[in-house]
Amino acid sequence: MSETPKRSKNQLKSHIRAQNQALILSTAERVFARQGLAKTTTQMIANEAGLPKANIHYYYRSKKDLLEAVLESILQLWLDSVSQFNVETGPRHNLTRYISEKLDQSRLNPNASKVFAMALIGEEPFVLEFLRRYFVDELQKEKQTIDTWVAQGLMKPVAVEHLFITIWAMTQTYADFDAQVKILLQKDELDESDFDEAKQFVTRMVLLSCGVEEA
Amino acid sequence: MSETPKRSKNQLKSHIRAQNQALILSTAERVFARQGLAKTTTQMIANEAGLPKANIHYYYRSKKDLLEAVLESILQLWLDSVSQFNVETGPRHNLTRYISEKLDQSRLNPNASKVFAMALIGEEPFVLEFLRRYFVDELQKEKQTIDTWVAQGLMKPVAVEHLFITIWAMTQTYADFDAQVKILLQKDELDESDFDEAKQFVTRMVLLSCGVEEA
DNA sequence: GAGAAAACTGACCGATCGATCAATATCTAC
DNA sequence: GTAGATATTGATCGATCGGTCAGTTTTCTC
Repeated sequence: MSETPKRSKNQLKSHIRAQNQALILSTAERVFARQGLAKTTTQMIANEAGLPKANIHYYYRSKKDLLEAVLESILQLWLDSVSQFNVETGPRHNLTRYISEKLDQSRLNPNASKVFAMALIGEEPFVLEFLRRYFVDELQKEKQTIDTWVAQGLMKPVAVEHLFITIWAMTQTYADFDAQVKILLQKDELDESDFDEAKQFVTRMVLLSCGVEEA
Repeated sequence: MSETPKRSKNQLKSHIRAQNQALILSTAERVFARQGLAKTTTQMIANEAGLPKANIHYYYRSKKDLLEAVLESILQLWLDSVSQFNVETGPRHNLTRYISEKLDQSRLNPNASKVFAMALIGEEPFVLEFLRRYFVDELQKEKQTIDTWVAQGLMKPVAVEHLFITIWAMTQTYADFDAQVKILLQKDELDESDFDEAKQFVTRMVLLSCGVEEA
């Protein structure tokens, strides 16, 4: 976040600030995901973080500021994950890895996915702006990579936008709508084996549609 | 709703009640979808329906009652749509029809999909109970139908639960997250041709994964 | 350890919203 | 037409919530 000037011990310029901001941010992400954006009160976040409400407002002026801070940390994480497509290792490896990684994210951090989903459905300007600013260009890079693979005969031509839209839909549905998935699979909780089945299923679907043979 | 006793003209027992409830219900669905559940105030619904707020509460005791009424009408519509699988016309026709129908629903009534999505993410007990009560059994019927097709050699065996989870995810993403889709497709509005491309893409994916040749 | 900066917090405020209610009006059955 | 049922609505209440602020405590700097 900030440069680290010469300093005794291991304290940043304002270690208290950094520490409390991090605590509030992670707590807020959890509560936002559980309660929804509008239903979440600053009091809930304060209680769960073990701080007085006024202290929350000391670090984040408004509830909207706090929400945007949470969203930014989520979106940055996701952007990093998309940008790891590597043209040299070919479509099978990259698509398999990406789907696996997205489903791991859904399993390990469903809250983040839900916060993003709710903000997107609600068309929060902050999220739309972030997508416009960063994801559109990123998708162009993946499009070029896939074009290269097609030219090399490694896969069939596909509608890249729809490919990513459907991959995101399929992988995130296991986080966003996990309540529905649990009901349909008749399970109280989804375990790693459920996500492994989902990985297999989604990966097979995607590879087939790209004309890539499975391993 | 109620039985129709012998009556002059074409009026039900309480035509005023039925009329106003219908007006409030359709207005509420629209506003809930636009504003989100918690952000929607009864005043907004009242304004948009052209009624005083107290009149809304005369027909629906609480905001929660109204939300549940809206959700029930949405879920009933969807349940009807799932239950049209017909074993006699084979997998290709049925899967193609179902995906087309789901994407038509996403295009023509994105609001309904969004209301459901938000309620599901928020794990509204009413929605979960409805899914448990009706959709689980319905899915069993589709499972049997598909088993029959597999036995007839019309398609490969698939994980039916994951098949429907992913079909729902892919088709509803074009309604729920249309804002994201618009940004990635660089369009101000999604038109029928965008949905036709989505239909083609999703249908091809699903049919390939089921081992069904395309038409 | 003194002075300044940063952090903390209880108490409070204004606005909003769901819900109620008493009144009045309208409709229906006979 | 009249009595009872049904429908309508302005006014208002109580609760909740985001946000503020003044006063205090803690931490940092020299």
